[in-house]
Amino acid sequence: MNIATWNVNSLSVRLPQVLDWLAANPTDVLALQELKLTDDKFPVAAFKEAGYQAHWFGQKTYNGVALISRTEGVDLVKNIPGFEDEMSRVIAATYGDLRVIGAYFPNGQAPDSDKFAYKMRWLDALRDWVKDEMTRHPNLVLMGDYNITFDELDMWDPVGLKDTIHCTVEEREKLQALTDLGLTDSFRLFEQPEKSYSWWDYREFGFRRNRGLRIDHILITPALKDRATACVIDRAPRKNERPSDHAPVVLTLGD
DNA sequence: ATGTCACTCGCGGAGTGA
Repeated sequence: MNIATWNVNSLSVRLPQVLDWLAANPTDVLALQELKLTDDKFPVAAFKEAGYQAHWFGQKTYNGVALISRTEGVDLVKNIPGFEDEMSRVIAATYGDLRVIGAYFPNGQAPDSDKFAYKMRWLDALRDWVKDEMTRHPNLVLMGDYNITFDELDMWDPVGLKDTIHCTVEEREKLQALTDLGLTDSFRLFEQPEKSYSWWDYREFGFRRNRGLRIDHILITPALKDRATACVIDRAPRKNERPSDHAPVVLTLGD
């Protein structure tokens, strides 16, 4: 089965691309981030017509997340329980014995900003909740736009971008707190092309020059690690006429 | 190059966020 995550940077704009991509890449569960639309504007009919179910958690202008799936999910959770948040960033559901959490992590703006402090608090709350979820769900996927790189391999310019947003020690410590729960970065389980990134700035011909970051991740529990057979970043949609700045990341699981 | 894109408010284009 295929599990995927994609920050679409406005689902209204990118819906045709998402439907095209699903038609070409049959996917069991696709997590979307940055819907940038309210719940009443979610294109549920278009997904239904394409043979997909959906759960969504929208917000005006900013954020917004969804899970698109072949079968309907149960035990739906929106945002991090117990963590007060005005922003729609997390959606979780269970498909068979698979627990899926889709998340749009805070950007953080700059290391000395209020938004960075919020990012740190949010990451602490996420860790505590995911730890709890893992006690109930041995087969768990935590995927989305993390807005954090793991290391220099995930950066097009490790020297110039050292300690900048998405690449600070503080953010990486919080990311490690997630992997310390026993979660694995599925992308690095497999041999990957050099300079693999999942996001490229729209400016400065970032994609064409492959000046990107790998900030979209699929983390998995040990039971799923045993089933993982591939994880790839699909750069094809980034070559579309009006692309998202992110590319989808796809994990393949065997039985 | 402060370089692009998507959104809001509200009807032109500045302001915000990424």
